[in-house]
Amino acid sequence: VATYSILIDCYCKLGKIEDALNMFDKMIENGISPDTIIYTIVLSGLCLANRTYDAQGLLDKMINSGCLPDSITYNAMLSGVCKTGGIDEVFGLLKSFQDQGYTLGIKSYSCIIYALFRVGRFEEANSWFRKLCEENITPDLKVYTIMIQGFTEAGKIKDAWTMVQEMTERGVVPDTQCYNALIRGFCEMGLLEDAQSLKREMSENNCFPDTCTYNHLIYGACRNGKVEEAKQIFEEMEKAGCFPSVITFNTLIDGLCKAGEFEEARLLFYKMEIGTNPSLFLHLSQCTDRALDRESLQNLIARLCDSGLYLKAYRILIKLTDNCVLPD
RNA sequence: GCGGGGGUCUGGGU
Repeated sequence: VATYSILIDCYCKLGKIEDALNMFDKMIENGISPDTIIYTIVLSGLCLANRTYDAQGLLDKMINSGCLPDSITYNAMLSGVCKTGGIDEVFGLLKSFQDQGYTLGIKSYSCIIYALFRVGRFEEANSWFRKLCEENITPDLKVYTIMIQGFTEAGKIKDAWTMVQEMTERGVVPDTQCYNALIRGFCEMGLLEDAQSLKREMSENNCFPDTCTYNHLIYGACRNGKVEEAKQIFEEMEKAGCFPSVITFNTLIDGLCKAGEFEEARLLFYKMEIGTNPSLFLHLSQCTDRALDRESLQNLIARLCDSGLYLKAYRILIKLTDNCVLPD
């Protein structure tokens, strides 16, 4: 079962839920009976694929077959519904779980608070947060991040800051993701300066801006009519050795188009194509007489290695990655 | 000792 669990979990996380389900069926056909863990894996896979209804069906099936869900199973189900479902559904589910003996832990609270913020009920989110504290559960970095993000999205910058302060007073150290949530909020409100200074602050605290950080900043600049700034951030990002993702390109291309800079957008589009195609990149950068296709590039590398020129082969690969071109 | 649960990013006639 453990082996199947690893594989099925892998399929689920790659978004290949159908393959996961097939393998699950096959496993049962082979006479291996599923345990709580593997049920939980498939259940959370279904939730990830936005199939919470099927996930609930699986939960029922699991119980009917005499396999008892544990707190992790319940949490997985709860989180699925919290992310996509309506709030009534969340509380309905919660009630039925509690009737089955489920008690709330830090992760359950996180999910519920997340769900409340999602539908804009931040007052209630806040009171659930206080409830958590009263239960002598120590709030951790993730709940704080949810609170901070929730408040900033609701435009409640002050409340968000109160959370930041409370968090630091308690000795909880923010990570990149936590900063990102705040930066996002600032960007959405047009507080680009504050967002930038947060970015600087995070570097001082050993948290390094990642692709997502830059995406937020670029998005913020674009949405506030500062496309030039967005372009600068993009360049800075590359200099910092941070790989632009598809999202980065889309964000900036969209911003450029909306600002009427169609030519720039086109250039960026080419750059994006080059970035996903190592051979094309080499062709352009080395002015080789012929464009290598993927295969001949691979052959080239292989030949160099065969003849002991590892260093040279390695250099080519490094050159690619240095220029944000990821070899396949 | 091995497998499962909570937080951050773009666009698409709404």
